[in-house]
Amino acid sequence: MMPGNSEFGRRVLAAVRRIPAGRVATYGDIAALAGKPRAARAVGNIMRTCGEPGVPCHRVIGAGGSLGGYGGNLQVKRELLRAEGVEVGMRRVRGFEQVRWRPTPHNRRSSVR
DNA sequence: TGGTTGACGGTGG
DNA sequence: TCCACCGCCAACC
Repeated sequence: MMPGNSEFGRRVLAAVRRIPAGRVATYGDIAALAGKPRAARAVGNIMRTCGEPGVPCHRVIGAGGSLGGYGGNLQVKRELLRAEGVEVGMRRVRGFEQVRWRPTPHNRRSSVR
């Protein structure tokens, strides 16, 4: 049932958990963080079955800022994002590139490169 | 073991 | 800008 049992699955959930409020990430981004940049589709599948608290699956959207899906409750997903300060249009997130979450690198020789 | 499904992504028309 | 087709992957039957 829960795909989170797999290595890939748990990594995906972990990545999604790391997304801070007010920020969003694409399925592809999560997939990349999980180690498989081409597994965006698989990530969507995992999100679909995810039912775990602490996993802000509503912060995961499609590439280009498309809302993606939310188990038929897309409206809810939209409101949730707005509540966090994310401007969401009818079909796309406004300023997507600006609210897009950037994973924090572990070691950075300089804060700014 | 094999085929189908699906909260995707990118390209082309 | 929107829609259709193809390619990728993990879960399900």
